[in-house]
This record gives sequence, C-alpha cells and structure tokens, in this order.
Amino acid sequence: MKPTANRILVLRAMLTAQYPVSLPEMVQTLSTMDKSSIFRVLSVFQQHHVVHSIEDGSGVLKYEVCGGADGCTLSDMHTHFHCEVCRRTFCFKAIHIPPIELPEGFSMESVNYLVKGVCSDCAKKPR
Amino acid sequence: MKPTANRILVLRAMLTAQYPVSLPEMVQTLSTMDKSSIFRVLSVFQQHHVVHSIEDGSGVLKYEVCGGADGCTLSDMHTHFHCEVCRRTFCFKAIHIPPIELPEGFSMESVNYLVKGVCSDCAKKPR
DNA sequence: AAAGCCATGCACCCGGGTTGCAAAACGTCC
DNA sequence: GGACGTTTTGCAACCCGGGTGCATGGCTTT
Repeated sequence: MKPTANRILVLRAMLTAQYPVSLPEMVQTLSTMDKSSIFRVLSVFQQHHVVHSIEDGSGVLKYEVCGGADGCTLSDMHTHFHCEVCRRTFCFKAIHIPPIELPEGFSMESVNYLVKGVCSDCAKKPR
Repeated sequence: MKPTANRILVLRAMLTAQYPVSLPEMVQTLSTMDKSSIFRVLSVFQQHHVVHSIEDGSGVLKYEVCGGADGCTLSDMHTHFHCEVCRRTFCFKAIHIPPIELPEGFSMESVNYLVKGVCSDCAKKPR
C-alpha cells in the first residue's frame, strides 16, 4: 500500500479526531478531496485493517483507526455510545466488549456493542 | 392505537418471519401496501414499543417484534448475528446481552450487540 | 348530514454509499 | 529523457433506503 498524499491526509484527519468520523464529515473536513476518493481510501484502509467501520445508530457509517500495531483484533474492539440528543458518538476505549458464546458452527468476524442514550454533557444541560 | 387492516397485515408479517425483517423486504411481501404506509405503521409500532429496530451491519434497518407483553425492556434485548455470506440476520434469543457499566452521567436507552461473521449453514456449504 | 380526524397512496425529495470512466500522477524500463 | 503500464484521482452519475407533503377517502363523532 503506497503512502499517497491523499491517504496521509485521510489518516491524519482520523487520528486527530477523538471520536469516530463519518464519510460526510470527512468530505466537510478534507475539502480538497473528492467524496469518492475519500471513500476509496477508506476502503483500502479497511482491507488492510488500518481502520474499521462501526455503526452507531445514527444511520451513517463511522470510521475509526484500529488500535494495535498489527491491526485490530477482536479483543481490541471496544464499546460505543451514541447520544440521541447531541448525536455524537463516544468511544469507551476502556470498556471492552464482553464476549458471548456463539452457537455451534458460527464463526465471528467482528463485534459491535452499541449503547444509545443520553451522554453526560446533554444530561447536565437540559434544553 | 387502532387495529387497522394494514397494521394487522404488518404485524402478522413480522410475527410469521423468524428473523428481523427490513422495510424493503416488507414492501416485497406486502405488495398491496405502499412503502410509506408500511414505514408509518412501523413508526407507530415503535412509538408504542410493539416493535424495535436493530442495525445488523447490512446497512438497512431491521425490525423485530418486542418480546414481553409489556413492551421490550433492556433485559429482554438479545444478541444478533449477521452472516456476511448469505446476508441473513439471526436472533440469538437465548443469548442475552452482557451488561456493561457506563461512565458517570451516561444513561442508557437501548443496546445493540451485533456479531458479524459466517453462519453455520454457509460454513457447511462452501461455494 | 356535516365536520373532523386519521390512515392511506402517490409522488417526490434527500442523502449516504457506490461505480464507470477518463484524465492525471507515478514508477519503471530502455 | 521518453514511452509505457499501473495506480490513483476527480467528476458525474446512479442506486437505494429512508422520509415527507399533499390530497383523497374512510370512519367516527356530534
């Protein structure tokens, strides 16, 4: 995988963001790049396990840089929280996903643990 | 909430399906109803906690009839499995979602525990 | 019977995701 | 350095799921 200028841009944008970002958000941020280019960069990143996508109930996919140096393993996956008021997504990096036992014959590729509710900020400031 | 003919149709279709169904699927099945009608029926059902929606990584929302007679509580939520080969969604009704401890100030409204991978059927029949 | 309300169907819009295609950038070999 | 093949990029367009505005029609209430 070659370190293209665009790829570096995307990766840097994702690293600086402290929460998972969506494609539309990146289109906003990286105004020099085209939507499809960002999309393709993200696809390549996913294939090479540099980033992974999560779904947070907002309806749009969010992307996140994988944790470990050797890509992201299952144990590295953490829980996510989607605030239904401010629509932000939080990574609870400290809270790992509790494992479950799959039925016979089923093999796991990835896990998503998503909590929806009200975040602490929005709980404090009632509108 | 009135038991309209259409609402009965939708509810019956959901009860007979043994896995969560998507809106497009219901449009296919209930050919007499319009997409927007089904959509609105599902919205009403969700407001009255008759059904709830889950996201299974396929990109489209799936709907499922709530379990308990008094609507679906958090403890009633179960895990879901999305097969990346046949694109079916399984309800592991027996496997409840293991709880996590949220940080201070965060309140939970709903939980989604989604596993992606290969189901037992697709594991048997290699293509 | 008249008025009001709600459900329905139709058309349409919106926005995220995705692809086809042609131009541009890059790397390589002579 | 020039020609060539490969990869990446930008543009345009498409697909599809979700959602809405509006007018009709049926049912209820007075």
